[in-house]
Amino acid sequence: MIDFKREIAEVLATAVEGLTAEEIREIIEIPGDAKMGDYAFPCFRLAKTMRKAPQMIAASVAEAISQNPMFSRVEQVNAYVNMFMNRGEFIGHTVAAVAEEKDDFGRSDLGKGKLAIVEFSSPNIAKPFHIGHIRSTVIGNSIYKIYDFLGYETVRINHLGDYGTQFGKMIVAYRRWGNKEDVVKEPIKTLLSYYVKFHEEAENDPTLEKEARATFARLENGEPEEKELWQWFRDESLKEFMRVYDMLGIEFDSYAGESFYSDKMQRVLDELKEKNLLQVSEGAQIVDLEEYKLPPALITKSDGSSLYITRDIAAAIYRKEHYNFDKNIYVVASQQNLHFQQWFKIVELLGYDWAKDCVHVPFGLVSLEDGTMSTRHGRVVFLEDVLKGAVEKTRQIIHEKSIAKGRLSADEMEETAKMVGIGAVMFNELSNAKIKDYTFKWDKVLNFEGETGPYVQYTHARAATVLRSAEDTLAKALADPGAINTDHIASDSAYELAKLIYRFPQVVEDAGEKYEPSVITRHVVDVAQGFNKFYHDEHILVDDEEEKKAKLLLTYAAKQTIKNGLALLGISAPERM
RNA sequence: GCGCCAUUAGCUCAAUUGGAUAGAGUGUCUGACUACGAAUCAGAAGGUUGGGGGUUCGAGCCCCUCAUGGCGCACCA
Repeated sequence: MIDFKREIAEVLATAVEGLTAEEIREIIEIPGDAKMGDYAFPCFRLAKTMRKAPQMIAASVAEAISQNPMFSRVEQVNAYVNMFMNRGEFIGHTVAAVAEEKDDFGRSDLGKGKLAIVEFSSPNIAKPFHIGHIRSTVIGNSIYKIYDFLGYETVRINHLGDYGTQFGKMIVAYRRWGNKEDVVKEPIKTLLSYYVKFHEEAENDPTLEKEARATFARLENGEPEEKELWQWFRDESLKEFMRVYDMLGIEFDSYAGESFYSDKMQRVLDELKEKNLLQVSEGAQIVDLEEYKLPPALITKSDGSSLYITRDIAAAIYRKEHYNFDKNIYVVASQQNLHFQQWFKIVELLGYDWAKDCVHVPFGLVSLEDGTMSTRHGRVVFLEDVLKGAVEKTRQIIHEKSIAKGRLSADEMEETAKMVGIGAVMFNELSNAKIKDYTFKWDKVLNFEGETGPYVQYTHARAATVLRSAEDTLAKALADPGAINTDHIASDSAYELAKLIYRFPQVVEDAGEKYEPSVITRHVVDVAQGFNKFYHDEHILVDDEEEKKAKLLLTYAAKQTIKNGLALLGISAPERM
């Protein structure tokens, strides 16, 4: 793709004193109101160096570049130089780029030769996969896809919560009150009930806690009986998690959870000692971080056992040595902000320069209308139920609309209902800046109108239908995309759409830089809105073959951009719905 | 008590990283299916950007301060 901003900057550089083209490029902006121009150059900061009023500078710059063939019109308004592009070249170039790159439109080689690890989802074994887990899972998945698209080699890690005293408790509870069939039938719910019962009983029987710690110690020492039970719990839980991941279309490259690092922590302790970072305080070992305005980090408990900060450090060292990452991304709730700050600092103090490559990507809290989620109190919404509910609602709508109108056969319904229903939930999750807290509401998730996943998918399906009904003409247009007559797609609504499509690769880059999938979500909505407006303003399947070719190519480009955007969110784009 | 984050239209959120008259969706009201899909589109109404100071040509965005809400701050993860 041509970088039009850069081209404009180079033209401006000939008319401006004291700034390089690169600096000018940074200053050029896109006016909020398209009536003011396609690009604008504010001249305020030139006033000092050029020692003239900014309006005067703008006027002379506008005058100097007005004859350049790149522009159809150049205006000076106050201190701004407003530039209107010659639409033909811009539209033709954009549409041709999409036609050539197709599924790769927006892809870049920014991360070529680099490796990015994305750790996300990471549920706790034997606990329910609830609506709160959707955030790390869906956001992390999208960040992985974005980095992949930016050319990075990627590794997806599900850092399962599969270790700790809780498993001692679980084993004790299972031995006292459990039975095998129940666990096999409904692993999570059954195991959770044991866990809850353990806590109830432990209130009256303090020996239980002691027994649990001893049992966990046996597990840590690799006693076969405990190991076998633990492995079994883990396998059964994972089976259930996999069902949700399959529904979401999410995969991982590694399920190395906390247990995987249990034998890699001693080394961290040794290194901390070696660097004189450990201090004893109230019987526990800590790293004092006061110098860095952070509270002390607790490394080992007073009974000598380890804590998860040590596991995280061990995991990071392992990942550096095993994968040699250039970026190590953790998609973990904002509650853990301090935890990450502390251990990133400790890794730095250990002398590892790759500490700077570790990134915590935080996100806000999900609560329910009746308060914070609480598994123990039954205040929990299972993710699987939400996904199933969304699919069910989609089935109803498909009956009303698509089947009744003959768009879809009954056979196609199930697959489409999944695409749209689950897409709706994921899209909703990825719509807002991830740092925002939100309250889960069924009617919000099940709203399919306005800025929603189904709206975008609908737009995609609608464009697909148009293209399908003129396949021959489209094939000709795609065979030689440079040959279309852009005059037919130079109207305001067509041009606005082309501008949105053109911007897509930059949007992907921004999303990657900010670790913020919602940037893409919003842009995809913009493209859909732009296409719908174009669709309503103009008739695409006209008789004139040349005009039809041009309009189909723009439709194709819009559809492809929506598809690529949705793909980066982990959402599929149906041809019909 | 200390630290981090949030606060923008009735509601849910944007705002190209300091730029022009702060924009969408939703809800309310109004209009458009005999041209390619009404899960759509067009229009109306809706704002002292939590309050107060400051920085400058210019602040929703930066600084100070206060308020409200959320999260965190030593043996859970």
